[in-house]
Amino acid sequence: MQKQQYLSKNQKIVLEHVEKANQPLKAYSILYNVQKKGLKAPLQVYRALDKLVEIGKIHKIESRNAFVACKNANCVVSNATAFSICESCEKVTEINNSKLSKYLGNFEDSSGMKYSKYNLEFFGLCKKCKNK
Amino acid sequence: MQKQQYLSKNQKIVLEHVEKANQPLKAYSILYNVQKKGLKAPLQVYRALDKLVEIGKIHKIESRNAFVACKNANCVVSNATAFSICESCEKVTEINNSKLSKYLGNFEDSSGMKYSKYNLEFFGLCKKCKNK
DNA sequence: TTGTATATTGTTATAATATAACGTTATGTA
DNA sequence: TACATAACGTTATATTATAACAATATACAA
Repeated sequence: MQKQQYLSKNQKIVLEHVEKANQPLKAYSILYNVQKKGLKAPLQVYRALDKLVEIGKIHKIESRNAFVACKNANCVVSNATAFSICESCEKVTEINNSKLSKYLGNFEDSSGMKYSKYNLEFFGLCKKCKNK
Repeated sequence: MQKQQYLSKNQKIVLEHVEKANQPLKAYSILYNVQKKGLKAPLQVYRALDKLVEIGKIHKIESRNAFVACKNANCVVSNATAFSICESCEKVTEINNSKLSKYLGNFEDSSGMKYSKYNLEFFGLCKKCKNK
């Protein structure tokens, strides 16, 4: 069987919902909102999310247990993710900085371990919240 | 009231247990193992962990929902953490690389956001697992 | 040393997040 | 067609984490 080319029904439903949001969504909030479309159980959402994360269409914000759609045109860097998170309003933005990704993509430490993947989360106050 | 100088009873118990482990521990595994010392409920463990994370004695491995003791002598960089995680044996190591921490500590992107904290998790295969 | 504020504790209940296990249906391709 | 893999649907349950409340301990200023 070929590597999957098209998204399945549930995967499409979940992805469309997450893409419409402009903030990270929790799995159970997704579930609640796609129930009208036929997804009734947590597992249906989690399975779709798992696959979408695997192929890079969606990223998980680990510190928040939440999911955002990838904003990078073609999601080529799904194994190399960086986010900025405002600790006040919880706004999350995917960082797309070629210098940073180059630096981290080539990073090696003394352990002899070669890294195939990374996830970086920056925290602080966004412009708006800083000026309050 | 002064900034806390000494750890409380529960905080000491939890920290000592986490420090003895050479791998990240789950909260409920900690709970199970400190029950003989009087901590009976999850909240007692979570509260101690929260405080210990706050003061930098313990770090949370977000992608694993697990906790490790800080290995940096004086835990000065508790708001700037980096870990390597082997996806096969789950061994986790805290990365202590001044170039990396300098680079990330000074990182600014175009959003105008200044970061006060970051957490970075690298994934790959450790030396041992790579040679299998 | 007494009052006051804050931190920590103990406890029960419950919320939120995620997966196991089972059988079925769909899809790609040899 | 037959086979393998992926996705689906469903029920139950595991795992992770917090709410809410009352009590006790600690630091320090008046």
